[in-house]
Amino acid sequence: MRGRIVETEAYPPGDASGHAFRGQTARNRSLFLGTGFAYVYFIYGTSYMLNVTAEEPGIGAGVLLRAFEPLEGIEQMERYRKTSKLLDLARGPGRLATALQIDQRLDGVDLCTDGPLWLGTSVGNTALVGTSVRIGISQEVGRLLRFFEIGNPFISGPKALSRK
DNA sequence: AAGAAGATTCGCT
DNA sequence: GCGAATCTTCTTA
Repeated sequence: MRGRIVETEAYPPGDASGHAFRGQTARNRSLFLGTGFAYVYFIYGTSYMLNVTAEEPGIGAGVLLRAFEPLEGIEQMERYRKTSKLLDLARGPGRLATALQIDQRLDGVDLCTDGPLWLGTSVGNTALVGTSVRIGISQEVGRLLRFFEIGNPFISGPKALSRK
């Protein structure tokens, strides 16, 4: 399966809304591995979330992947998601993880080498990138750390947050 | 040991 | 738009 990442949120060092804020624990240890690893966790009893770690080893920080534009393996994603609506396959962080069948087994995987999950290079023409506040958090609410491709239909969240 | 909150989704109105 | 589902982790006693 393959696709384009079209929406992300940053959780930088020292951010009170980030899982690394209170230091390393059994759950968030992958966040401290260094740049380019997967941090996968389970939340709300229903959803897995995928982050890409984003700092040097020992510093906890990551980027949440919130939406994905499916390009290849769409039939497989439809099976995992139990829907055939293309726009709903990976629109939202929990859906993205479900579509790619991502769970705790992929926690800590190196995304920059060959393996079950990896990051490729940019595909196609990238439109302008907009910013907004992050979705679903209650700390550091005002920071403009959500990023999305303007106009892309595969983006999650309220429409008002995806205009610019 | 118990309780609350959480980087959400789905179904129903 | 609203509330339930569902479970892990951290906080507080």
